[in-house]
Amino acid sequence: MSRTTIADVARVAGVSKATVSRVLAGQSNYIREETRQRVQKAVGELGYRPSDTARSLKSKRSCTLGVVGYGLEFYGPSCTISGIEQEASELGYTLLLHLIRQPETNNVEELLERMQSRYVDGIIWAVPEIGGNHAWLDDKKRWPSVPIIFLSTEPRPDRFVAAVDNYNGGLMATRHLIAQGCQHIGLITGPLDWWEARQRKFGWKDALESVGLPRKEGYVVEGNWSAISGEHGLTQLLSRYPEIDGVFACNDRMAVGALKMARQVGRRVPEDLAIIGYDDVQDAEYFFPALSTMRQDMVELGRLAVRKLGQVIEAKQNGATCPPEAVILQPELVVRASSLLRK
Amino acid sequence: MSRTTIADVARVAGVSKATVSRVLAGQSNYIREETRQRVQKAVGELGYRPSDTARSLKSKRSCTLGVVGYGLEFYGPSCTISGIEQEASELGYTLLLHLIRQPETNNVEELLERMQSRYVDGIIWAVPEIGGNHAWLDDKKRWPSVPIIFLSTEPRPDRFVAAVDNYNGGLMATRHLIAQGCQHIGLITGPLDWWEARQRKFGWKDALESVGLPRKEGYVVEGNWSAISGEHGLTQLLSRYPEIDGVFACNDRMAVGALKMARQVGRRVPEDLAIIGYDDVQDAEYFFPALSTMRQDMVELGRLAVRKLGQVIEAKQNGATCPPEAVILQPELVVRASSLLRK
DNA sequence: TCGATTTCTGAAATCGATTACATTTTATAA
DNA sequence: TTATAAAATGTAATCGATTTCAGAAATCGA
Repeated sequence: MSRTTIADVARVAGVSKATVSRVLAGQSNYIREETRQRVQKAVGELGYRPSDTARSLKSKRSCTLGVVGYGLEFYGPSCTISGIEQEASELGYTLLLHLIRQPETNNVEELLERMQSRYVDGIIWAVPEIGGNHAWLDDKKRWPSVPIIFLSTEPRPDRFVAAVDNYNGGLMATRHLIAQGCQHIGLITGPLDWWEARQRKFGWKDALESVGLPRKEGYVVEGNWSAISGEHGLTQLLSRYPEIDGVFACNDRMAVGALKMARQVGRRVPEDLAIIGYDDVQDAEYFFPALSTMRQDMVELGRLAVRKLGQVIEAKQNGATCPPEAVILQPELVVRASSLLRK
Repeated sequence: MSRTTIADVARVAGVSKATVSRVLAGQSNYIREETRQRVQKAVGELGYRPSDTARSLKSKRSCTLGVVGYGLEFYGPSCTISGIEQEASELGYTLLLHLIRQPETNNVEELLERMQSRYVDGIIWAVPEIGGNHAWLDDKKRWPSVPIIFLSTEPRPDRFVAAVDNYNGGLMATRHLIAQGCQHIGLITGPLDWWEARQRKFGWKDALESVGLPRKEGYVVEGNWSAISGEHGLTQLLSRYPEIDGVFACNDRMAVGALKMARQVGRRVPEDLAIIGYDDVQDAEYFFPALSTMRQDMVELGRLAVRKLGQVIEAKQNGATCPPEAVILQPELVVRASSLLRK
């Protein structure tokens, strides 16, 4: 039993396919009220629903957004995808989802082609910028003709980007520790081939410099975002510089690792050692002590990206152009016990 | 500049569209080697890629799976989607993703129709079974003609289902507490209109009954999966029955809330009170004390579902039928400090 | 060398919509 | 009552592939 088609409806309503199509298109496209009703009735009786596929083929639009994502097992990316879906849904788009396992994708072309061969109206590239994995962005020849927006990547003049201000996040986190009276503030960064990690590190650096606090070489340890790397990171920091009294861990997982290690080596948090993370993962306040952190609204980031992309798509359909733009979201300091005020 | 089409390739190669199509279809479809090469060459030069949309229209296949999901902000569902995508990708499918905000969706038809109008080859319904939100399953008239598999729902004779054995999970968690010497074991359940929550509760109940431990009415508190509800849950349990020395919280978030509350009211965990959660969320071992829990491999669940669905699709294409089946995955006990052995 | 196969290729129909263009019907003005 | 413009509908081409059917070319056995 195959789907009912527009031809079936036309037959039942006693009109041509064109008329059915016009009725369904809405708009006051020169349709007599009486005819409209006959068609509607037939549509209802047959439970007709147009084939989106056929429609896409003809119109070269699909009301679909292609999403290329990474790291869905983690909190941030999940929220981003969720936000993307929410906004897309509200705007009438469906998502074509592709997740990549290796952030250093080299089959970019293949991916873009696949989505375009499905006539997606736009693409959201939600893969963190790591090493040179976004280099293709600078090769104009490789730009797809479909609108595309990049998430969590370094803003580029000619591209649409939506990102959180990681630099400012690092700045704020570190300033908070400073305000709490920390004198020797260590840093556990994410992998430094991540753009976001570097930004947070810059923030930390500038915060220290601006108030003239010490910043020795060994104050920085590079983690890999995992909790265990946070543990190791803290161990290293403390072994090199026992005077360290504050640590900015560049994500909550590493912060939590540091928390555990601090407990293990008998440093009281926050009395001896203030710790702040980054992300504000779910239930961050239930770690012990409750984790201070930088909240970034990844759901909103996803929504923003889709909203922007929607504008670009619409503009394009009207033959207009949107000027490329970077939408930047500010993170927010969340103070909890792990960094709270010593005198 | 529009895409290059099969007609372009045909022209350049000096053959008919049919021939191009045959070459691209692979198989040894009666193509002379010389012709094949001419076509391949043209394909290469033009950078031709067939339109998946046109292809779907004609063939009524799309190499796409529709996914209806829920709760992507949470760990379990995220992993499930990730697993689905992994396996789908390996099997050559792309995903059409739709997330629902209200698990009591009433626009089931609309959703199914939308996916079918895109000729998805199969559908994965990954929405938890809550209240009567799966009642439509029992109405044969509403079954879509496309293969569909349900995740985390109660197995039904005529449907494909993939789920974790929550009953056994509850049983194992509780037995573990018993083995640790707990005599009065309370339960913080998830919302009892969730099928999964009820299953875990049954497991708890049967575990207690099978060894003749007490199971008073007030040993059960209903939470809502959130950490704060775990806090409240524990408060209630202890106020009613101070003798409680073990608690099975039906997810990690509530367990973590209980952990915090226990600390707050001065009950030592695990010495005075053993606590076990459910899910094994990321970094569960970094709570304090490290959280014992039931691990369920949601990634694998997603993969399993896709694998099964793939079989069903293939069978259908060959005119065969797969017998409906429930794929059940076993959870695994993960013992950490929060429930460890007192003598 | 010729007819019978087998291999190879092309023409045209098809999938299910949209839309440009043509045509008919209705309304309006002269 | 016409001529004419506007409204309503239909015809047929189109989107970009696949596939049936039929015809052409190559192969083969006698």
